[in-house]
Amino acid sequence: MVTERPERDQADADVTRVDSLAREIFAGVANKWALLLVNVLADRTLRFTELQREVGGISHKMLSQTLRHLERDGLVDRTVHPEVPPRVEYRLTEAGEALRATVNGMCAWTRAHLDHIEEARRRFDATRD
Amino acid sequence: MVTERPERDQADADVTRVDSLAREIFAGVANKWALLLVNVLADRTLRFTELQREVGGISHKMLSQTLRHLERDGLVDRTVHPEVPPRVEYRLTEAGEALRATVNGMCAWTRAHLDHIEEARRRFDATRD
DNA sequence: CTGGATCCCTGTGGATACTG
DNA sequence: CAGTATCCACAGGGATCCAG
Repeated sequence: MVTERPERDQADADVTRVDSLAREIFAGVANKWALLLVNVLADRTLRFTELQREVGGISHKMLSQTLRHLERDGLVDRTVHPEVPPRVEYRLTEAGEALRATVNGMCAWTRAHLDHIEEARRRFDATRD
Repeated sequence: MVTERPERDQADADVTRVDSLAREIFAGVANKWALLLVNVLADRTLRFTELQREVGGISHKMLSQTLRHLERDGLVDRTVHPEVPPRVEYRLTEAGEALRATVNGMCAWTRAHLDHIEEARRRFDATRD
């Protein structure tokens, strides 16, 4: 784990900076559905309906919307098979897989701190009655 | 439990699963402002106003709201100095720093793929006259 | 300076129906 | 099956004012 303290490099600022392209892309990717989709697509190919089932709780609309966004940014490849009934398959691109690595980190983090967070919430809420 | 795909490790499913605590926490953390705040607090202590300046574009309300959320989940420590005028300092806890590591990954990813994404968007938009 | 409370508007996102 | 389109409710989030 990276605990050492580099003088804050310019790189961070680039992403944090308002109105920059980096900031816009970061914001676009830093949302629940996008991250869950990327996570669920871990090096496998899934169809529209399968995705909806895998990512529980996502609406039809949000799925198609988020997928188009990911596709536009080149994180997801969309392959249409000219059949009847139609079959469309989604899979992560190189860039998508790279992002998934860090998303995986967030999932691991969530799991690892579940108890800690639950406890923290209890303490916090206790001091507010 | 629940996953009809044994080959995918259970760990991922835990976070993806709807209605689970993990999912709720993941969703809470997977948002623009929370991640930007965690990122900007990289092992240093900042005050309310400083935070607002560092994270450009965040409103007063969202800052205080997100900070309270992070504090409740035990990701941020809030220290009030009994002075006049009041001084309140925020810094990441252990858990917060751990999360920041992965957020850092997302920032790095964003920077690394800026050109790739810009290009992908151009191509995508081109096919949508 | 810190931050709560309010007003208010826009965008997000759900449900449903309709095409290919 | 794979979407797109429409309607609509509600919450996210900005601006402002107030208080400790």
